[in-house]
Amino acid sequence: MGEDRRLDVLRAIVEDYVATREPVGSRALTERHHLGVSPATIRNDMAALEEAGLIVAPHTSAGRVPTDLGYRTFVDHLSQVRALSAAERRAISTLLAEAVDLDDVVDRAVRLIAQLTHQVAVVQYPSLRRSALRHVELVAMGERRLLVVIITATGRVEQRTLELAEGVDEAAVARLRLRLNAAAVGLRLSDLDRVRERLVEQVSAGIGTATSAGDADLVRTVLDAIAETLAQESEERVVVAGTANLARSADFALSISPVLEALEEQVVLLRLLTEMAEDESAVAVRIGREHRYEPLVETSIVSSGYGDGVAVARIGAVGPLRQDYPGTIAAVRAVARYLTRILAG
Amino acid sequence: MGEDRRLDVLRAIVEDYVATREPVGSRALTERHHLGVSPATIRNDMAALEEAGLIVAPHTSAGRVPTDLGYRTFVDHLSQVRALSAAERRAISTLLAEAVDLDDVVDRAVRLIAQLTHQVAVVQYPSLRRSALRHVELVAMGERRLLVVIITATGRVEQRTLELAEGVDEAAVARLRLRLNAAAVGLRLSDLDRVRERLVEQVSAGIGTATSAGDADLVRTVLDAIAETLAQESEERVVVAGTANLARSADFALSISPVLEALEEQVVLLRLLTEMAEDESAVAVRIGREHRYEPLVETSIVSSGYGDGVAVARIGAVGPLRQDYPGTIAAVRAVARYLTRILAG
DNA sequence: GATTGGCACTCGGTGCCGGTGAGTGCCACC
DNA sequence: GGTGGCACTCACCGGCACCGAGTGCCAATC
Repeated sequence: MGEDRRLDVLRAIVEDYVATREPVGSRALTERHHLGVSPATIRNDMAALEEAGLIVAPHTSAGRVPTDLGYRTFVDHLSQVRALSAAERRAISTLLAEAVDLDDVVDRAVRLIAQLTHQVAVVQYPSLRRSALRHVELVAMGERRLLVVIITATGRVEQRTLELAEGVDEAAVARLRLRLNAAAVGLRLSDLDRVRERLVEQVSAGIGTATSAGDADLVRTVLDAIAETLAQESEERVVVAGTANLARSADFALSISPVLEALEEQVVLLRLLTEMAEDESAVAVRIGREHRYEPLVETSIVSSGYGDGVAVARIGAVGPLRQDYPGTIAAVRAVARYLTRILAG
Repeated sequence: MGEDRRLDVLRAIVEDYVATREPVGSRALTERHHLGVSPATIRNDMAALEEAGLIVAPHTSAGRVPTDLGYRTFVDHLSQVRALSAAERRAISTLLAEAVDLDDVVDRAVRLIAQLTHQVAVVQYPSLRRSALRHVELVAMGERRLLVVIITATGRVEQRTLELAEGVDEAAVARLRLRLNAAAVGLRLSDLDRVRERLVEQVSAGIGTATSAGDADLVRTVLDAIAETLAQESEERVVVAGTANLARSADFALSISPVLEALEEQVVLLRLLTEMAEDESAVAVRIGREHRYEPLVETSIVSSGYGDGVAVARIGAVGPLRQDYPGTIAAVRAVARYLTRILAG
C-alpha cells in the first residue's frame, strides 16, 4: 500500500511548486526526486491525491498544484523545521541587542522578519493588558486637565488626557502619584479591573485629610481612565514591514491591493493575530481560507507569541500560499525567541 | 502666433490622458475639446510641443503622452485649483475635529488624504524641533535609571531612559522636575541648545544645598538627553496610508515594489518632505525625476506644510505621474489647513 | 495487486500572417 | 498660419498550425 509514497509525492509536489511556480507533472517528479517508481505510478498517486483534495490541476493537461489542504498537510506532517545556522542566530541576536529602546526593538524585529522570510512582517507591541505596571505618572496641565502616563514593565508608554470635573491641587496630584504607585505598581494591567475598588479605598484613604471625598473621586477617575485605555483595544499597536515583498512575489491572481488594505487595518491584523493564540509560545500557521477573512484568502499567516512567561504579544509573517513554510516558520520562531530574551533582560 | 493655443493643446492632452490612460491623438482632441481648429493644425502644434519636450509619442503612429516637463508646465501655468465643495470641507473639518488625541488626529488625517486623493498619503508628526515644550517629567526607575518624558505643546510625548553615573535621590529628582519645568517650559525645542548652559546654572543653583555639584551634573545629563532625542531625526515619525491605491493605479511600468520599499523608509520620506519646504505654507509639487530619488522616478509628490505660524511639519500625497493634479493639490491643501486649525485650537 | 510501458488525447503557449484602424508627417493649397 | 488630402507606420487582433508537456486509461508484467 502506497500511503507513505503518496505523501512523499505530495511533499515533492509542494517543494517543486514552491521552487518553480510551475504546476508539476509526473515526469518532472521522477526526475527531480528519487522516488523509485515510474511516472505512470506517480500519476496514479496524483489521481488519488486529487481525489482527496490535496492537489488540483489548473487545467487538463497541466501539472498539479497544492490546494490549501495540501499545504496544510505538508506543514503538519511532512516538513521538518530546519534550524537556522549559528551565524544567522548570532546575527539576529546582536541586531536585536543593539536596539536602544522598545520602539527600536520592535522596528528592528519587524524588519528582520521581513528580510528573513521575504514576506510581509507584522509585530504587535507588547500587550498592555498583559504586561505589568511599572509606573503611573500624573501631570497637571492647567486648570482641570490631567495627563496620565502609564509605563509598563516592557517599557511601553501610554498617555491619556483627562478633563476633570473640579480643579486639582498640585499637591494633591503629587500625593496621589505617590500613593497610586505604591499601591498599583507590579500589578498586571489585566488584574486592575478586579482590584479597582480596593485600590480606590487604599489610595484615597492615604491621601485625604480634609477633602478625602474629592480625592476618592479623583482616584476613581484616574483608574477609570487607565482601565478605559486598556479596554480600547485600538491602543494595541501593530507595525508592518516588507510590503514590497508582496509585489515581488507575483503570486496574486487578482491584485495585491486588497491585501495591502487589510495590512493597513490595525484592528483586522490584531484580530487575526489574536485568533492564532491557541498555543501561545508555539508557531501557528493559517493557510488561505483557514483564517476567515476574505481579502486574505490568497495568503498564509505564520505567527508566534513572544514575551516572558505568558506570551505578551505576537509576531508574524503574511505571504502568498506558495511559500517556503519551513523557512518562514524557522525565522518567525527564532525572532520570537530572541525577542523574548531581549525583553526579559 | 499660436503660442496660446499650443498650451491649450497641452492642457487638453494632459486632461485627456489623465482621464483615459490612452495616448491622445489629434482627432480625439478636436472632438472632445472645442479648439476651433482642424486635426492637421493640432498635429503641427503637437510636433512643436514634442520638440519642446513637453509631450512624447510612445511609438510611431500612436498618440502623445505628457512628459515630466509637460506635467510641470500644466501644474504651473495651466491648471486652476478647484475648490472643494462646502460639503467636502465640512466633512474634513468634522472628521478631524472628532479626534481624541494627537495620534488620532494624525491617523485620521492620513486616511483622509488617502481617500480624497486616491493616492498614498503621508503625514509627518508635528516636529519635535519646532514645537514648544509643555512639560518635562522625570521618573526614577530603580537605582540609577531615570526615565525622561518630554511633552510638547502639540501633545506629543517622547520618552528616553537614562543610565546615570551615580545613584539618584528621589527628592532630588522631584526638585529637579520642579525647577526644570519652571525654567524650560514654553521654550521651542530648537532653542534649547542655545540656552542650555544658562539653564544648567539656573536650575542647579535652585536645587542645590549641599550636593550642588552633583546636581549640576544631573541637570546637564538630562538636558543632554533631551537634546540628543531631538537631534535624532529618526524620532520624527511619518505615517503612511493608502498603499493599496498604488496597486490599483496600474501605472507602474516595472513594479510597485521599489515604491513600497521607499515608503517604508521613514528617513527617505522625511528627507523628501523636508526638501519640499521652500515655501512652508504653500503646496509644493515634485514630478518624476524632479525629486532626485531613483525608486520614485515614476511618482509625483504633492505636499504642504501644516501647523501654526511657522509650519510645524508636512503632509503629502505620493502617486503616479498620471494623476489629477488639481484635485490632489486641492485635497492636500484643504487637509493641511484644517489640520493647522485643529492643532491650534 | 501494485507497477509499468504504451498510446491517444487535451490544451496552453508560441510563432506566423494578414487585415484593420488610429495616428502621424508632409505637402500642396487657400 | 490653417487646412484637406494622402501615403505610411505600426500596434493590435483574430485565425491557424504546430509543439510539447501532461493526463487518463488499458493491457501487460512482476
